[in-house]
Amino acid sequence: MTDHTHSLHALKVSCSNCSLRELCLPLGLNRDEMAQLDAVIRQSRRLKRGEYLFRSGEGFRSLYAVRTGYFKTCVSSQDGREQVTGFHMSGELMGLDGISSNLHGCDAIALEDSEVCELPFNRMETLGRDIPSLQHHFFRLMSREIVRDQSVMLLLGNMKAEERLAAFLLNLSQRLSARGFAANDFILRMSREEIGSFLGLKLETVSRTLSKFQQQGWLVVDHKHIQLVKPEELKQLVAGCSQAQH
Amino acid sequence: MTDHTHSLHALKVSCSNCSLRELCLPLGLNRDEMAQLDAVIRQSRRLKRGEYLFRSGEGFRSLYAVRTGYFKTCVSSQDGREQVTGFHMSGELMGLDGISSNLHGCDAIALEDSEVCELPFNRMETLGRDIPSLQHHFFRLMSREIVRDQSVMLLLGNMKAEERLAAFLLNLSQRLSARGFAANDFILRMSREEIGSFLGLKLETVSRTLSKFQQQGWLVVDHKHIQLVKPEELKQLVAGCSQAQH
DNA sequence: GGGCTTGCTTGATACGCGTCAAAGCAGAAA
DNA sequence: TTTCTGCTTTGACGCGTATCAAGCAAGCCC
Repeated sequence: MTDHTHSLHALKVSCSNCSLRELCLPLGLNRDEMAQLDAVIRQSRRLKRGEYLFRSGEGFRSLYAVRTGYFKTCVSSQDGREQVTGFHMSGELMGLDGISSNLHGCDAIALEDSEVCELPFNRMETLGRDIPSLQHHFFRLMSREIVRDQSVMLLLGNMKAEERLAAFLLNLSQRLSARGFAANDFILRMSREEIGSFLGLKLETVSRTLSKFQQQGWLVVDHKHIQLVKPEELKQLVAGCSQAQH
Repeated sequence: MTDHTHSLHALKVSCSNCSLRELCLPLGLNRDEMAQLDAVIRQSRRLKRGEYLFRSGEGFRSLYAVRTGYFKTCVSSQDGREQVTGFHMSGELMGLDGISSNLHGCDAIALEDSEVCELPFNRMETLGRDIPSLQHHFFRLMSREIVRDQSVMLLLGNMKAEERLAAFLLNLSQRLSARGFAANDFILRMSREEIGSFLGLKLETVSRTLSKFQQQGWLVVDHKHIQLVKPEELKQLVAGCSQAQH
């Protein structure tokens, strides 16, 4: 491994499990383009658990891609209610909401010791003009975020507590398995309160619903350790209320 | 007026109130760039009330900008629950969620006789490489959509029925007044059920809450005609739960 | 170890909104 | 005009989740 630990190129090679695969692999860049990209990516930044990557209202300069670790993003109302807008694991991008106003629109907080790549947006934008596939990739990433937000709206607007939690667990399971981790045996990185905030529920409801799932034998809860015993049952629960496929 | 009624350029000149102002004005394009843009914009399309502009699952080719009229976009679950994800008036863009998968991710339906401009995405993307301010503008538009979605999440996740409806009415009021219409006297283009779907409420709750506001003398409801009598009271209601400004 | 903090679980109760039902009203069609 | 149809309003009631409160387990510092 070279000293280019901060480059996407190096990441692609060095870090097959926890890397920016989704961010860099589908591009199909040639060697020269890859070098250009490398030149723009800033050294990665490490954060301790609980540390803010950025705060709502701060000046926006860069997007951040999670290399390792786990983040939440959230918006706060004036009277202090907090809405978690997403949980982000390796390969996922944060900060897209800052482009519109040149100010970050949410807080990003590490849920465990983490590492991110900084992508200075201006330079990525410029680079996009020279590398069409890069430009297209950024449009796709932003669009994917919009699609994700729409499905969260469906969840918050239409689903009951059990459906929300089942959808949440299955989504987590699917993302973890896409990264090479076990799909049915994982550790929750966030508290019950943070799950509740994301799902529009109170922490007690999250706790009760997990207990209910456990009583039915669908999963085993041991604090933050979750084992999905009958994921099919959870899938059936969300089947009706999840977004229709066409 | 020329026969270029389909061009953004023409719109800019011809249609100061109901146009794509937000879409085209901030660009600061020169005459040549404007001509390039004109060449890409397709003839505008007219839709009758209730007609679909596109459907979830259809192939994605173009974005659509509302010239006149009014649209809703919505996603549906397999068992038929419908979540309205937004209402769109003149100058606003629809279809951004289709970029990620090359399939439209929601339905777009005209709520009254309407007219849209079709923007073929591939050609806009190509043009963006030659006109940096255009590229940047598209990034900003997509980011703005993400910011909007986040505030909807805050609404659906944290607010009570009264707060949701007040926030909805004030948002509508603000957007109308930005387009030169009266801020405190307007016609709702959508049904109670559609408002409810957007706000995560049932139509009866929407109706009851409107009645409650009327009883308190904050507004006058006459079917679809709304007059805000004391908008300050509504503002105070949402002040605490709206997103904090930094 | 003892005492503290923090996060989680569980129960009892309250309340907001959903559900069901009936009736009113306006616009479209005949 | 009359009838029909879709949308809205309003009331009564019930369910689901929030709220309040108590107790428990794990981790941490003294």
